[in-house]
Amino acid sequence: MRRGLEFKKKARIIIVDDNYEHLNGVRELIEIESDFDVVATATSASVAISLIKKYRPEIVLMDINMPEKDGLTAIAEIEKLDLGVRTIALTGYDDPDLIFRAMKIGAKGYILKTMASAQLIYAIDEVAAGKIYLPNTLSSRFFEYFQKSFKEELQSISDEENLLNYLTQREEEVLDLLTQGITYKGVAQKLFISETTVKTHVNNIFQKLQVNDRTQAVLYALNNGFLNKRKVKIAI
Amino acid sequence: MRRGLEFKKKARIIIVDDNYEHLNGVRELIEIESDFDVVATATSASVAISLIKKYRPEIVLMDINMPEKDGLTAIAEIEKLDLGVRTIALTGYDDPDLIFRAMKIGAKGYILKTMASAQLIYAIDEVAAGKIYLPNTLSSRFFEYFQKSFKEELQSISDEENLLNYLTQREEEVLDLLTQGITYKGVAQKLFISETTVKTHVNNIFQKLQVNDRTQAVLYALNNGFLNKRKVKIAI
DNA sequence: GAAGATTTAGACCACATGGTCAATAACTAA
DNA sequence: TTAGTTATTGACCATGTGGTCTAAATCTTC
Repeated sequence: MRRGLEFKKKARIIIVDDNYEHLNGVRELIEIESDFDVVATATSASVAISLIKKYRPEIVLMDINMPEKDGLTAIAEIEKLDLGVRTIALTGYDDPDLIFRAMKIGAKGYILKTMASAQLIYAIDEVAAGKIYLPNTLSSRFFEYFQKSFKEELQSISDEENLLNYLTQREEEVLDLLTQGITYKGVAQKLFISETTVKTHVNNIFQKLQVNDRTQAVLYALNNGFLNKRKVKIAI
Repeated sequence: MRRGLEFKKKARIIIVDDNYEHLNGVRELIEIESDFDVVATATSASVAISLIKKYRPEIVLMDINMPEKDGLTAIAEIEKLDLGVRTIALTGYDDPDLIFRAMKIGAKGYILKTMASAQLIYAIDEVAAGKIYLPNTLSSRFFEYFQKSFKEELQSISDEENLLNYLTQREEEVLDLLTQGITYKGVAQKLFISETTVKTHVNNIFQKLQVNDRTQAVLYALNNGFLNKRKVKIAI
């Protein structure tokens, strides 16, 4: 255990949990089973934030399920401070949406309260060593959720129902400029054609996309992967 | 090993790799070290796809680094077929961008060629059992990349430089309706105020966002996290 | 209670936008 | 070669949009 940390100074930890009993349980566990240094504890997110500013710990163990200011928002705030503090989310639920949001806002680890104590120590070890750690079961859940959301996104885009596919090349060029907030006059200049021509194209675009004005056209384009079309093709 | 699969039928596998030697290496490995059934192999992505349609394997081992049609595009196509085929990416590089893109398009696992053979078998086991599997080292890389991209996205948004923050509540409501492509008249009806009032609000919005028309305003709103604001506040 | 911000509203004007009809040139594809 | 699609342009008109100025009612905040 504690691989590669033998010669480093002990990682300093702050524990945040509104459940006082559980807070002390975790504290004792860490003090007995590891040689990390619990420098402070808090039972609310707002107190935690000021303690973090004061003590500048390496690690924060943050309970996610708290009243008033919830743990996720707290993690987001801590990340925003940009103090290099690494936060591990601690919760009773393995809800993939929770896991996803936690990782999204910058949590460096996510541990269930029901997991073995060794797992917690190991997670802290890893995170203290600069890694991001998710237990296999949770990372599996995360990826399922991650892929599901992307799949839905792709499906909604690459449909044959996508009216954008009916646009001609020139119309796409015009729409592209519209999605940059350019006027008739501007488009005409950029494409070296008359303003009237642009209007014709724009009207045809409206017909094909079944909308009444540029704003709706731009929104349709954006919501149906107009920009992505190129990006996805090139980037995937 | 092979936990929980004792009574299921052997998973059928197709291996795809343009390197013939490596292909056979992997094949032998699987045939010797596991009891999976390698039903076919292919040295190109296009051949692989037709084989997959024919054999309907449970698992596909796909080399990512291939000429012509590359492995990632192939995985995307396989996913689009929606045959329930589960693909594991196989490559020499642990480039986080590659890992990210592979998982994004639906790969159920990602293994390095340099990894121990036991690791490969284990990965197939897990994926065959319906899980998504990434070795810890790779999942760590994935998450770093994942968080970095989100951090950049958030930073560009949550700036104090975000002109959206200067909008009053009412102006936000109006802008919200504009981002749905609604006209003056429509907004007036929705908010139970006169059209003139809407125009006043809209003009103020333009001033504050430093734009000249609704399209630009909508684009500014969308590019600077206007929709996210609520979602993030409420949903995170 | 006074100062300030916010929300409401009208009037007036210039111009951008959207709708429709017609017509030519060019480049496919049958 | 012919029919069809695409790209181009003009004219005309109704209306939506954006700019500016003024002003009252309401709500905060000190």
